[in-house]
Amino acid sequence: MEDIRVGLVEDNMTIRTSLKQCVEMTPACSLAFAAGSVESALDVLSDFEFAGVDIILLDIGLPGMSGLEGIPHIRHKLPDVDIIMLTTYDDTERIFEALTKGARSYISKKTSLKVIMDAVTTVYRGGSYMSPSIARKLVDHLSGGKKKPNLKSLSDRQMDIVRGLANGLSYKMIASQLNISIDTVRSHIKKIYKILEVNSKIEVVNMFK
Amino acid sequence: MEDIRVGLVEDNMTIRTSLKQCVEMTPACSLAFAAGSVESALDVLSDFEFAGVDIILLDIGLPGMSGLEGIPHIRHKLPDVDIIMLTTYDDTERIFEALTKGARSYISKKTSLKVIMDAVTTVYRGGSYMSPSIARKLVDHLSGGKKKPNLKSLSDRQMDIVRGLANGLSYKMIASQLNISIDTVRSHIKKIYKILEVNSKIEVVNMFK
DNA sequence: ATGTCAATGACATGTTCATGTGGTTTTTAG
DNA sequence: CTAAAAACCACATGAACATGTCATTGACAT
Repeated sequence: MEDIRVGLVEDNMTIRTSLKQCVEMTPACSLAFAAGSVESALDVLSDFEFAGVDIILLDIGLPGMSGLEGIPHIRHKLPDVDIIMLTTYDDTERIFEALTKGARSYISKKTSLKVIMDAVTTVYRGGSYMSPSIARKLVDHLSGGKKKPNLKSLSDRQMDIVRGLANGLSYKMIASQLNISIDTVRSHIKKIYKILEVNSKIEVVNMFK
Repeated sequence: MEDIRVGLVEDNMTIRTSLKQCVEMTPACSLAFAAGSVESALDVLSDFEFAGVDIILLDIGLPGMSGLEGIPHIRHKLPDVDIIMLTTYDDTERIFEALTKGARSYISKKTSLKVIMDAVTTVYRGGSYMSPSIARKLVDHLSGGKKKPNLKSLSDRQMDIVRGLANGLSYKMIASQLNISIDTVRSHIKKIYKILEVNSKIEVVNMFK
């Protein structure tokens, strides 16, 4: 029988209590700790020999250090713990920040307790659960973020130049790489700048990265 | 009562038949079409006045044009259709390619028919469903892909400078933006170069983008 | 055939950058 | 309190870059 040790970091007592009860009522889970802030959670985790935590449900809106700020601290102390963000905020910025900082899942607080516990076991088994609306934001970001409209109007040769710039090469290096004169590189870049309406290498690179 | 019109593109007859039955047995759904390849699906979609499709379940391993290649074609004809990839492949490359090309969800074929149909309604309502293992790969990619080990050793002020560089600003512009002398900007950048072991603006920008 | 356009190249001028070697003043940590 | 770290500033030099104008070639379309 698996025993998933779950930690809670949530300042709202009402929610914390119901989560606590829910964890204790789930056969596969047991409560490792319940804290009201990242600071006190870190205390619990370091003070004495700790039994271990598999999953931490972490709120974002916490007094003191925010959940977002807390992620690296927790992961530093417990590199193997899986963090599930449990929050009312669903703006793309926060979602991405949490996930890039190492959270495994991001769940809306509106989600039913049952689904939250399902997410816990899912994450414990090496998966990840996303609320549909969160998942959609992720997906939209992927499909929307990859567009590079201006770039389409560059010729093949111009793209060669851009690739060189993107790799941090100097004009001279691009010239020798493409076996052309440095003045030709200049000519190309002048045209590229006009097409893309920019006036520095970095802006060009930014445009297609 | 909502009526979600579902299209199928799947060459394996066995799977296609069971999906077809499943769609027809779901009250909220009806079958818009069932094709064995992207090519024939596109035919169906363009030949005559078509009733409309809300969701397309799209296989990747198709004869002729692959599902991946098919995504842009389908979206070109039906910009508002939501595409759900339904596939046995779960490598990160394919997942990302599908999602960046505009697929809304990516589901393993091992998933039960019930969950697949749940995903259809979820997507129809503006969400996105990911198999836990797929979601995990996405998340891992985010947290793994965004690592910038060298950058951590930069001070706040140095980060201000880096942000300026990343936005394509010149030293002069950074200086006025931060209300410091251009020589101070130079000093900072010299240190940044040493810390990051690079020697051009572009390499710095590349490092944290 | 003729004109447009991409690719090539040269020359010139002023600007910005990379890099060095000095400093001073805050902040921060021991 | 003191030493180190971070932030601030100045001056100097050669390299790289941004930008302009002009010219040649070959491909492709009208």
